[in-house]
Order: sequence, then structure tokens, then C-alpha cells
Amino acid sequence: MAAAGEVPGRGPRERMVFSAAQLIRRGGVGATGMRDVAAHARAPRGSLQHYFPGGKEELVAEAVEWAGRYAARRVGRFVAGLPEPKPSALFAAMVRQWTDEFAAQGATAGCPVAAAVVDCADAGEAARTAAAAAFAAWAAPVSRALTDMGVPSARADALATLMMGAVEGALLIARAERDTRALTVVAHELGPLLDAAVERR
Amino acid sequence: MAAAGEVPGRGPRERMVFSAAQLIRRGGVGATGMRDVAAHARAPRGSLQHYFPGGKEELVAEAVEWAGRYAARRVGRFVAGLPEPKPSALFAAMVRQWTDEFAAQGATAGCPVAAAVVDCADAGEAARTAAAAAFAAWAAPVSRALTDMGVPSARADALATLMMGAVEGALLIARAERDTRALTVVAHELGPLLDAAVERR
DNA sequence: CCGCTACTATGACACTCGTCATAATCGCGG
DNA sequence: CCGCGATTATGACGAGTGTCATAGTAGCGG
Repeated sequence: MAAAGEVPGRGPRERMVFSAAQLIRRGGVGATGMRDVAAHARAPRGSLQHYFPGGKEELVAEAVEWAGRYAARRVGRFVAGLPEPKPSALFAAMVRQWTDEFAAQGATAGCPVAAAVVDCADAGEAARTAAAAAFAAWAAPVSRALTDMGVPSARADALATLMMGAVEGALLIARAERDTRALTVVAHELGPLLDAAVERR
Repeated sequence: MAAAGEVPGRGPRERMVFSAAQLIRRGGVGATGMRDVAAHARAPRGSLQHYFPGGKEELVAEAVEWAGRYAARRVGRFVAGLPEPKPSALFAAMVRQWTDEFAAQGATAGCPVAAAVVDCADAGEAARTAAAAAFAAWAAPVSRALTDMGVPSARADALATLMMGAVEGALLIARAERDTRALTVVAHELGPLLDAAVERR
């Protein structure tokens, strides 16, 4: 996510985690080498085994967890910046994050969490657990935002899952087609359903 | 997809394509070696360069195309077997295909098309094109089924994209969580929306 | 039997990967 | 300056990869 060009973060460790997420979401876990991560983060290669004694599995897991926290933080910012707090508006903002990125830099990158799930053979079991945690961390603020907007709490979790799934799936299709069509279509079709779930009061 | 244990197909070439799809959807493109494919297909290793002179890229692309044709064929079978032809019933059948597989063999495998899109670095440009074609081949019968059920043709394509995206995304979440929850949730939440799109006549 | 084509067998090549071993360097407290 | 832990540097190793070269074996028309 983010501008993707620079490498923020204070310590070399954080930079490597960030770079790992960036590279993973582009080419997948298997295609992302440890040497590449160090180079992308402008970090010394020797630091890899120092900061990540668990090896690649640890680095990947932490990159995925970072992505989950990032997505959660991002949802909070979306909610705060909505003109009117409708579920469809939140969903549209989530989708627009990706359409904007496509417009800016092409369909070259996807979601690092999805990459970790698909590449589970290269990523190891720890990465799968981290992916589940990342999805949970992402779903929590979405669900809470929905309840704040008036969605019954019984349905909020389900709709949050639906929103995340729709975004991830549409993102896959959009990357394959090199076109934002799937993303915009999903946003347009799902919006009314989401707004219809808010209870009148 | 399918039972995944045996390797059907008449010629060695078809068996290798099938095996490639099977292995890709488990561990991703990068983790699937050519030697593994030949072994899984019980095909001689020397046949690889004979049948696929284009190398791994050709094999992966063909596996993805095969997956697209398989999904399309499967949709046709779903439509034919529906008790009553409602869009929600078709969607439920698409989802049940995955929940059944999870119940039978765990959350070890996903969609090979999704794997090819994520692992685009290992798969090459040809695989991405093949993935787009596979999604298109999959969407066509879904869209046609929707129009046959009474959905206005203007919305049928959009809803087909939504259905595919929701399945793919929920499949990702379900694999991460090792639980069919996301799949069943999506089926339950999206059903009414789909049925509401059929025009009264 | 010959010749030809389709297919298979096998080993090697060049390369990359993750990981480890070992040593050098830095930054400080004492 | 010494010592010591934290960090970095560098090279090597073994296992894997995809791909190629070369030879071998069927199977069949003539």
C-alpha cells in the first residue's frame, strides 16, 4: 500500500518488514528473496539473521502482520474522512484506495496478505496464522464502523467479511485484467446492500 | 479442483496440465517445480520440454486456462442441477463446491487462477493473460445463467463479477482462517441481493 | 531391415535461494 | 584504552530451480 516508492520507518528492522511487504505484494512470497528485501530496504544483508533469527518465515509473518495493522489503521482514517457516514461510502473508500493505486502505478501490486495465503508453501505455517490475524485486525475496525453507522451488531461482522472478501476478490480479477472494472463494479453493486443494513431509529 | 487425488486425462500432456493446476493451487506457482509436475502426473520428465517447449510459462498458462474451462463447465452443471433457478441458489452451489472440499481435505488448496495472479513474477506475463481469459471464461456462463433467470442483461455481467470476486475473496479468508465461515457468510449475505435483481414479468 | 518421427531418459549447466560461520566494526560504559 | 554487546560484512555451502544437450528407445511406413 502507500506510495510504495520510498522506504519509511526509523530502524533497519522496520524498514525491512515494510520492504518485505512491498515486495511480497508485487511478486509473491516465493519470488521475494531475502537479499532483495535487504537491498530494497537499504539495510545490510548481515542484519537479516540478526533481526530475524527465525529466517524468512519470521520476516514474512511480520510483514503480513504489519499489513494487517496498516489496513486497520487505514480503515480508521477512511471512517474519519467520510462526508456522510454510510456503509457504502466506507466501502467505496476502501475500493478507491486500490483504483487510485492502479491509476498511479498500474496493476503491478496486490495485497500482501493474499499473497501469503496463496504462497503458503513458501511462507510456512506461521505466515498463514499471521494472515488470519491480519484479516481479523482488518475486520475489527470495519465491523465497528458499521455498528456505529447503525448496522445491527449481529450483521456487522458478516458484512465486514463480505466487504473484505469482495475487495480481495475484485482485486484479483482487476490485476488479471489490468483494469479497475471489477473493483468499481463491486463497489457499485454492493453499496445499496450495505446501506440497506442500517437500522432506522 | 475435483477429487484432486487421482490424475485423469488420457495423454501425458493433459495429465501434466492437470497436475500443474493441482500443485499450483496448493503451493503457488513458485513452489511448483516442473519436476514435481511430472512426478505428480506420473509422466516422464523428458516429456516436459517435448510437450511444453515454451517452458514453465507455457505450462502454467495452460494450467490456468484449463482451470478457467473447468470452472465454466462446472457452472453449467450447477445451473442444470438447481432445484429452482434462483441466482442465490447458483451462488450457493458455487460456494458449496469449496466448503465441501474444505470439509473433505482441509483448507490446503485454493484457486489456481488466483495463485497465478498473485505469483505473477514467477508465472510471467503469459500467465496473467491466461488468468484474465480464465476469469472471462468463468464469468460468461454465470452471466448467461443470470439472464436466463430473469436478471436484466445490463446487470448480469456486473453481478457475475461480484459473485466471482466474492467467492475468490472469501476463499482467501477461509484459507487463512482454516474455516469455511467466510464462505458461508458471503453466500448468506449476498443471496438476497442476487435474487432481488431478477425482474418480475 | 532401414529410416524416420515421436517420445523418453539422463546428466549436466548456470543460477538462485535460504542459511550458516566467521570475522570485522561500531558505540559506549568503566 | 579496554571490554563487551550490538550490529554489520563477507564468503561459503548445500539444496533447489529451469533449461539445455545428448543419447536412447519405441512404433510404424516402406
